[in-house]
Amino acid sequence: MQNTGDIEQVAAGFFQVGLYLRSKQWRNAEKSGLTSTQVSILGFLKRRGPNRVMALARLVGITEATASRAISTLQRKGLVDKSADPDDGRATRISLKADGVRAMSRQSEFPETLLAALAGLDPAESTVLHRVLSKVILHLQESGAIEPQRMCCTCRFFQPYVHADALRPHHCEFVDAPFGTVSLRLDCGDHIQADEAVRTQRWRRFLAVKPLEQGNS
Amino acid sequence: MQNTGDIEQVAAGFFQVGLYLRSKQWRNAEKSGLTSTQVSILGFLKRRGPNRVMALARLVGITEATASRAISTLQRKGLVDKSADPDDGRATRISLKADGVRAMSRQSEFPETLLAALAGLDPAESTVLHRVLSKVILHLQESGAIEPQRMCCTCRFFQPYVHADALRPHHCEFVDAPFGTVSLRLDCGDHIQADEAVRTQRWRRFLAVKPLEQGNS
DNA sequence: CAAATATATTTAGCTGTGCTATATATTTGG
DNA sequence: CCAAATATATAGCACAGCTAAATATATTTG
Repeated sequence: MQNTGDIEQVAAGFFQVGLYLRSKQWRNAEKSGLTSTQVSILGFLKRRGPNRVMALARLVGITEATASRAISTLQRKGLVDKSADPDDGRATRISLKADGVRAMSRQSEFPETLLAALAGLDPAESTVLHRVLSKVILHLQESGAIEPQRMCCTCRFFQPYVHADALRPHHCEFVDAPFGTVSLRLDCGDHIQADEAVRTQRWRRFLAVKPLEQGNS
Repeated sequence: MQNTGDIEQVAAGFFQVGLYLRSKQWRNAEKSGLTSTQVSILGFLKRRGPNRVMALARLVGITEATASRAISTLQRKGLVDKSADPDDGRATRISLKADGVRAMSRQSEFPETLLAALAGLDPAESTVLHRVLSKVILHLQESGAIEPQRMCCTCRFFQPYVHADALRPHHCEFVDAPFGTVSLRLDCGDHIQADEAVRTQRWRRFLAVKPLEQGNS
């Protein structure tokens, strides 16, 4: 294994990228007049459809009070709509308005420089990076540090390493097709959470394959 | 190469980790009322020693005005000291006070949950992650998106892949010792920037070795 | 069924970030 | 020596983030 200093270096690396994401998003905000929190909320609405205030707060990792106010600001800007939740009179249903959709398509949720940097990666590196991010996010998730994401790793349709094809070793039962590690979804619209036991078993199978044993994609 | 959707997934992964890093929860849990900006400033002071307001602002990626105020807050809390810069009467020298050092050593600059997640990585994965983070950060740096960091990749003492030992292929001329990819520094105290030409040439040599060809560490 | 409790959202009050614009020193250059 | 550049600080604005408390609706319980 590696020593603590090495791990700190890696954490520092994540932190660097994090610093960038924070500042860049604020800079993007000048164009659209949106803050990073607002962009995050719009992003989740775009990917997940209408949602309650509470759900959005948990996804973004802020309190409901803060989310409530940010959403009110978005409403004032005409980007989202509030409507009564049909299932619960206490709840509010937040949905994207046309202007909100337009605001989100005008600019990527992620800064272009980061996308460019990632696009320049070697496919084999992307594969490992995907595995690593999956592992890290799953760990954060299971520690309760972040809200569960709709990732392949926890999906009932996910069958890791069932194909001989090194390019597409995994199988998605939802679309009934094989796919590669670089295509692992971290937020998939078709995700359905698997039982704990199934999750654990599949995750073990996923981890059992050493990163360097799998083929490049 | 991979398609845009896959890259977005990876970006989303970074974003998830970024959301977590930015969220105040981990700070509240293990800390004494410091904001992430304040922790970042203290972290740079700890790793780089006394610094000017302007330098800190650039490192953290905020304006000097914001840095100035954050530093004043830290001073009020008794964690840093302001003194006149001997070389420049306009400048202020910010240094850590004993309480500041204590505050930074009491807990890691990075949340433990992230460190734990990273510690659980396979050594081969760590190696690739190190390469990837180096590449991404270098890209962000050269695009002017973030301030140049003191990383091995741009250091005059760095000699990539000069040893046969798969565990320690690189050489640091400063300490005159071989070291492995997972030990690549992203912020090294002994860093001295190399000339552009030298940097480019070494970086090419570094990239020429495919990630999967290098040994585990 | 009414009362107690739990849940979803909002509001108020606070600290602090982050910005721009401006003020105040202090170099530095012509 | 004086104008331009530089380093910092301050003021004013919008907003994030928190906790605590208010409000309205659901759910549970006696």
